[in-house]
Formats: sequence, C-alpha cells, structure tokens
Amino acid sequence: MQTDTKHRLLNTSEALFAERGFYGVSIAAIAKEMGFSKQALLHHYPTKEKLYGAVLQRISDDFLEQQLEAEQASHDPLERLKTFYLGLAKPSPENVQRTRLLMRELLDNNGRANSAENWYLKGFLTRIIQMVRAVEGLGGLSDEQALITAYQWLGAVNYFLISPPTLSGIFGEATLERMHRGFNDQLVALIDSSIKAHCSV
Amino acid sequence: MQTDTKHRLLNTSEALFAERGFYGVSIAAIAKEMGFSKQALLHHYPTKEKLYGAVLQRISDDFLEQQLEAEQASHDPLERLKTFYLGLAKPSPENVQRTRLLMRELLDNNGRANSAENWYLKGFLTRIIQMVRAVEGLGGLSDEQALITAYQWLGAVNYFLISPPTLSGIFGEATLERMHRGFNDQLVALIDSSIKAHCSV
DNA sequence: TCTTTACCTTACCATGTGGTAAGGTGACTG
DNA sequence: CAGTCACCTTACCACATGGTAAGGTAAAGA
Repeated sequence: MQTDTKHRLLNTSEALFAERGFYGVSIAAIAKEMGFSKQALLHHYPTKEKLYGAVLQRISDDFLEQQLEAEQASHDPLERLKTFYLGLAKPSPENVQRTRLLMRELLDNNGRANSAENWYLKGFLTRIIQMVRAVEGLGGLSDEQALITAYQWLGAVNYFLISPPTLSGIFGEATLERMHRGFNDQLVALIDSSIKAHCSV
Repeated sequence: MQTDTKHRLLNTSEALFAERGFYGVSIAAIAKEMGFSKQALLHHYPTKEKLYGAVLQRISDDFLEQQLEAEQASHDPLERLKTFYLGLAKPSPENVQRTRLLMRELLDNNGRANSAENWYLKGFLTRIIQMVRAVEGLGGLSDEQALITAYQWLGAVNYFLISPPTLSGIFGEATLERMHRGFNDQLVALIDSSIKAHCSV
C-alpha cells in the first residue's frame, strides 16, 4: 500500500473514530471522506475491525516512541515525570483526538475484545510505574500504590482533555480558556503535592 | 405509563447504553431485553433519542438528590467534600454504569447536542465549586482554580471507575482488587495534599 | 510481450436500522 | 353500554450497514 494513502486513511479513520466511536462511523463514511469508494477502503483493510485495529496499533507505536523520548529528556526523575505528564496534557488537536479514542476504547473494552489496546496500555503503565518509583522518596511504594497514583494523574489529565466541548457549553469559551491557562500549573502542583504526601508517610 | 414498567425500561436502557453507547444499542435490542416488541417500546418513548434523554434526565435528577443529601451529611466542609468524592468513587455496579454512560456523553457531546447532560453538569459543577471554596483556606481561590482542582479529582475518580475491565485484563484480577482496596485512601490523600498545597501558597 | 500485482470501480446482497400504520385487548369512565 | 385510553401486537417501509463478486486499468517484473 502506498504510504501516503495509508497515512491519510489512518488519519481520517482516527479522526472519525475518535469523534463518533466505532459504531458511530461507517466504512462508507470513511471512504467518502477519503474521496474513493467503500470497496477501495476494503481493499486496504478487509474488515472494519482490521482498520480500527490498525489505527490503534499506530497510536500504540507512536506512544511508545514518545515515552522513550521523554525518558531521555532529563536526568532528574521528577522533572522527567512532570515533563511526561505535561506532554500527555498538551491540548493539541491530535493529542485530544487520540485521548478521546483511547477513552472510548477503555469504555468499550468490556464488550469488544481488543488486544492491541491492552498491549499498548500494559507497556505504557508499566513504564509509568517505573518512572514514579524512580522519583526520590517513592522507591518504597508498592506496585499498586505507584499505579494508583500514576492513574489518578492520568485520569485528571485525560478527563480534562475530553471535556472542552462540554465545559465551554456550560461555562463559555472565556472560562474554558482561563482553565486551559491554569491547568498545567495545577497539574504540576498536583503531582508535587501528592509526591510530598507519599514521602511524609 | 406503569411506574414499574417505566423503571424497568429505564434500567435496562441505562445498562445497555452504558455498556455499548448510543449507537451501539438498537431499540430492538432494548425491547428484546424487556421481553416485548420494539413497538411496545416506541409506544412509551416515541424515538430512540427521547428514550436516551429520559435515561439521562433520571440520572440528572438522582444526582442532584445525592448531592443535596451529601451536603447535609456533615458540618465540616472538608469532611463533606471527602464524603462526597468517596461517594462518587463507590465502585457499585450502578455507580460504575452511570459513570460509564456520562463519560460516553462527555465524548459524544461534540456531535450530538444534549441539553439534559449539560444542565446536569452545570448544577453539579457549580455546587462542587462552592463545596471546594467552603473548605478552610480555599475561600480565596478563583472560580477557575476551584473548578480545575475539583475537576482533577473528578477525573481521577471517574477514569479509575471505568478502567477495571482493562486493568484486570492487563494486571489480573488480584492486582485490581488490591488497587480497589487502596484507592479510597489514596483519593483522600490526594484531596488532602492538594488542599494543603493551595493553602500554603 | 505476457503475467502478475496494487488499486480502484460498479453491482449486488442479506441483515439490521429507526420509525410508521393499523389493529387488537382489556380496564376505566361518561 | 359506548367511548376512550394505555399497552401491546404483527406487518411493513425506506434506508444504511458490513461485506462479496467480478471486473477494469496501469505499472512493474519475467
């Protein structure tokens, strides 16, 4: 498959799946967006599930890459951790889109089996646990404690990332803008304060 | 409509919508689960959207009630806040189900308009802001700061609540069980520590 | 030059979708 | 008793769904 077409196909699929979910998007809709027929799409990916899987796989690959990059960004474990989470919280369209998609995946995981997503999350979470443990004073945390802590931060970030449409609907665009400006600082503060709490125990 | 049938219908609809999302559930599937024909369902609610709206409305009403109850539970604002969040984090099937549904709503809000959910969240969030502000030492927070803080906790709770299927798939049932046992304490710790951080500024 | 291969087309299909139409039954009411 | 109403049925409809079948075109390789 031509890499250009492949990229474009995965991009549009990712965008549509993120926006409306697996069941909310038809392969015909994706094909139309691509400018060719439904069967052209089925030539590239024989089923809708396979296409969806490819989208997840690419996200998974990119994520690993990003995480490895982040691990080399700084020598201070705490700094590294913060940088990493700030990266996750970046409200760029692509990042928001992927967060939405992965959140849907988390919700749908009950029903549709999806190994790709699980693999992605497994490596991802395992590496985060290590990152948390590497911070000075947190070496003594159990796996579960480190995971819960990391997961709480993750939840804080991801939940906020998918909320702007609703939040702006409720409080208006201006308030949302102010929230965005304040979020990063408060995220760092959140990380700092919960680390301090762990250390003082 | 007979209240018993109505309750049963809303219950099964809520369960199915929470599990598979709006597009993932057909009214025929709901009717089958109820044991009568699709048109019997359409007699009660003329469209799928109306049914879905009624499900959301009921959740909204219940939520308000719960929140008002929580506000009378204790006289200490901090205690009240913790109790409230612990209530939100309760991993009971009904609570998890509703969290899943509302999370989907947050994701779909981009596309399908939904005033019921927005109203629900508006009152809900506004009241939380007040609860945060009522805590000693946090009276000086701006609306946005209080909202971000409350939202971070909300994200930590809700994200964890929808994760068990995935987490148990990755780390196994035993680890998940341990996480559940540790979560409440760490949630309280999270709240405490971020409040302390706000106060010391 | 012949064949294969990647990429695309139109035609088609069984199934499922949300929703309408029309009618039936039994209880409650004037 | 006649009429209304809540609640349910089967039949039906237009349309969208994921996927198959069969074929066409152009480029690349033998």
